[in-house]
Amino acid sequence: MNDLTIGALAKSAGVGVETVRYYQRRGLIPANGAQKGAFRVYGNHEFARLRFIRRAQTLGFSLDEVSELLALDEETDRERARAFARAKIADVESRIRQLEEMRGALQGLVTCCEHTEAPAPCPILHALANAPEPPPAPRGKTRARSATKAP
Amino acid sequence: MNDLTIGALAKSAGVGVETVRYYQRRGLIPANGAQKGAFRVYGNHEFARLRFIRRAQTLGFSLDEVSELLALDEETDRERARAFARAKIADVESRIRQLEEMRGALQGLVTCCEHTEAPAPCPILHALANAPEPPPAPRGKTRARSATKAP
DNA sequence: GTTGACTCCGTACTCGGGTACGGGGTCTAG
DNA sequence: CTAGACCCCGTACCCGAGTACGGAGTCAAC
Repeated sequence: MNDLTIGALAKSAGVGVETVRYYQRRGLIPANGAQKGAFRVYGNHEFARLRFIRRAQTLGFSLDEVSELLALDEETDRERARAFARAKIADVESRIRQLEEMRGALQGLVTCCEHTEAPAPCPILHALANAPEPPPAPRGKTRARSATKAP
Repeated sequence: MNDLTIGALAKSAGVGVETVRYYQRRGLIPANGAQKGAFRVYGNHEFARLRFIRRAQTLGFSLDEVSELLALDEETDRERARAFARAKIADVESRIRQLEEMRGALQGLVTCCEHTEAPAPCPILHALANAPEPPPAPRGKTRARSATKAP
């Protein structure tokens, strides 16, 4: 598992070469390292980092967060690691709740539509057209929306 | 609610002027329409569309999907509207399941970390470092990832 | 000693949903 | 009549996580 070229490293970790290079640019993988001839070589350390990054991603961490996790020390930063994980759980749960609201609303519309007889207009489209109130913050990560400019 | 300028329309719908213009560029709102002097004026029709769009967004539809929904007819396209809604429910549910997996894994790590005594290395960081296997499709919307190029 | 596969590096593009900016025109109140 | 607010239009930029491309260099095998 030593002296891999970037291509071999990428392959063994199941990512693309460009992805490895991208992680280097972001400082997630040290970009210096040993050279063999004109090409860089990679070993266990880099392979482990790559796995770390990908595992953390599947847990929902962004690459910025992964940087912070990578900077933690297994021995001395347990509290911080736990705090990170708890914060991420809260984040994930709030996204779940959002999606559950959507599902509930959609389900309601579909059920309603199934119970309505033919000569009425489609309740789904009707509900969309005659919405009650578009509540304050509809899109994305709760970013402020200025109706007109408020300096 | 008639003869609004773009700014008044945007404000009354709770969006930014640039957003309205963006929807016009995407064809979600007809860009022609009446002029009053040099400025376009908007009325109930445009206001209703704006509400439709925003309500559909909160239900999880993308703007491309909103276009399709807008093209449906309340009288004759009930089947199609229902199919759209059902597909979106399935989509939302699969995203929920993904997030629930994340939550479960994170919860497991935190619980484990809380039950481990001090002089051991942090189980969370340890688990990330010594991951079992990064399973096939980790990121985003299941996009194919080519380890090396496969033409 | 040449072919073909690979690496290095920089830059630019992708997607989605907007936001920001800038120059010029217009409308309205004082 | 002029100031200030607003509109029009085009273009460029933002985020996040990569992907794509192109030219030049290099390495290993035949």
